[in-house]
Amino acid sequence: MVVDQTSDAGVDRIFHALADGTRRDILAFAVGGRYSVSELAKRYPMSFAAVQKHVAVLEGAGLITKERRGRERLVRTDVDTVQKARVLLDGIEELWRVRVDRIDDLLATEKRITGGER
Amino acid sequence: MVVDQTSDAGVDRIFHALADGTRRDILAFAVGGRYSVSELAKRYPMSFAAVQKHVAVLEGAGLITKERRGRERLVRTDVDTVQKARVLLDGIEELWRVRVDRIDDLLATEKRITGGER
DNA sequence: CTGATCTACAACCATCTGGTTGTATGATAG
DNA sequence: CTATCATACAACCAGATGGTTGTAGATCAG
Repeated sequence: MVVDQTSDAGVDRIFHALADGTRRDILAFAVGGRYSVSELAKRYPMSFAAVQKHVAVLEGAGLITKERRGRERLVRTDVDTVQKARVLLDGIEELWRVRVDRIDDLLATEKRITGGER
Repeated sequence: MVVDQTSDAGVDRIFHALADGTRRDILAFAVGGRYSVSELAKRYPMSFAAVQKHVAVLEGAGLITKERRGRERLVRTDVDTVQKARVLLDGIEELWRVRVDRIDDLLATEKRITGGER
């Protein structure tokens, strides 16, 4: 499946996929290697089909890729997409730092105009 | 409202709140200062009540805080919670780096055992 | 070939989501 | 006091979500 992660809808899909504990666990687990859907399903107290759906959501968001090996589908975390989400959050934090710097500048300017304290 | 962002449910709430373009926009906008809900609502093509709900979701996730000023409620982004989400994604990327390093080690060991190429 | 395993997918269901409108309350302006 | 503004919240609705069971196709083991 080809996935667009750059559009707004793509970002929606990424964060929505991350908004579930089971999916975050699959993501963190499958970053350590390749696992079949069955192997993943054994780790959770729900049906195979439910895990399969979670995997589909992760794949739809581009957070994992599937590779065929015989009758199995090996799941692997796509760290690039995780990074994409992380960078978006970095951007917000950066906006905040810029704002704080700007406030510091204003305060400094104010000080100069009023003569400062020395 | 007091919010738990550390539990699994708390993390769910954070990422779910981030999985909507309007909410991400509010978050990025309100990192630049304090804005009343009405001021925020003017920026989006939907009812005041709809924006109010988005703000409530962000507040429930701990991504914003509200401060009372007269009849207004001033919304401000809580960068600490944004950072918390970012750190979680950092963790996954870190797992990946650890794994890659381990593979490199294995390959290096393999080389030594088989004699390597020099 | 036959049976077992892995995956895919449809149908169903309760609950949640994201929007709407309408009503109520509190604070400000005149 | 009255009217207006900012907010809160309930009720409602269509569609999505997260689980279930059941069925069917592909591949592997013997």
